[in-house]
Amino acid sequence: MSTYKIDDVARETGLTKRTIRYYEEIGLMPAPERSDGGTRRYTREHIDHLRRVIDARDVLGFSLQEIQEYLISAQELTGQRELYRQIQDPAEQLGKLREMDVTLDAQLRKLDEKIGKILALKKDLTELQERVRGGIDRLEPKD
Amino acid sequence: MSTYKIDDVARETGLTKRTIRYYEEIGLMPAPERSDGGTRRYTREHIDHLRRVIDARDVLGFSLQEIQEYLISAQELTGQRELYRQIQDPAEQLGKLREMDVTLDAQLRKLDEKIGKILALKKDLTELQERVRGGIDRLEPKD
DNA sequence: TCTAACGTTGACGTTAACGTTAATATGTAG
DNA sequence: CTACATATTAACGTTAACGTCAACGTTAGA
Repeated sequence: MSTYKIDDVARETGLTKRTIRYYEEIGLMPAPERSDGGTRRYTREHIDHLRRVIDARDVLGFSLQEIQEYLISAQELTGQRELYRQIQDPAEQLGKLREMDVTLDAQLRKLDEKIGKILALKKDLTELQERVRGGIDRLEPKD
Repeated sequence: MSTYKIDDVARETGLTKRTIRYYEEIGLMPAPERSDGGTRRYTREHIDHLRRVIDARDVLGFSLQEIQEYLISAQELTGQRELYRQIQDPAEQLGKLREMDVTLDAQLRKLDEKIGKILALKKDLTELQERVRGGIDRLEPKD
């Protein structure tokens, strides 16, 4: 399994090395394995993970804390399915899943709200553009 | 023309008084008229203006500096409109309108890009939720 | 007219999200 | 094995976006 040094990750993600370590520090990224000397060895999954974080940060304008809530629910099912399987008590499993369901509902509602407001803004701009284009049509030399 | 005190504006917008003064300080809002004693007297336009700022901040996740740029281009548009009316030469009018059309195109593309990425994220979350709900179904006591 | 409620301007405090620097250890090309 | 680029932690610095407090002036109602 090939690994990446922090500088490789920085180049691929566009983040600085400081930011990458910071995201690990605040729990936004799983801590990678270390070499004998203590050097971080990242995998491709770390890079994919960071890509999602960057998207949520830039596109949605989420705070890192909000991103954390989103990632926690994503991790608990996909990445750490093993940990989930170690929960023996089915009742506990069920509780965990229901908790995730509620969290996801909230996140999805947030997204819908955002989309709705952006669409409203888009409608305003589109209407203005239509008026502008009407003006252009009226002024353009017709043949 | 009826005016509003800062506390009224705060209540209507949900911003704090400190934030309102701060937005004026950094040029995010036109400075309102003052009473003889120096008390700020806001108009409805100030409130409408703040609403847009809040939307851009919360919905689009823009930094205050980005909002400033956005507002400037919005102002340019209205400025272009006023300018447009004063133009006598139809050829010049046509040029102005085409300029506005280009500006609007750029803004609309930005919004589309955001919507696209939000929809991608929404798809991810929805799929995750489906898997979670599948797990719940499997664990739930069946009768 | 008096006074309580509200407004004003500094000015310093706070938190998130990193940047920067220093002192030191590690990885690697020759 | 040496040298040099790159890594590590620790700690203090910085910027945006406000919060909070003090000291003081203004407004509005009884």
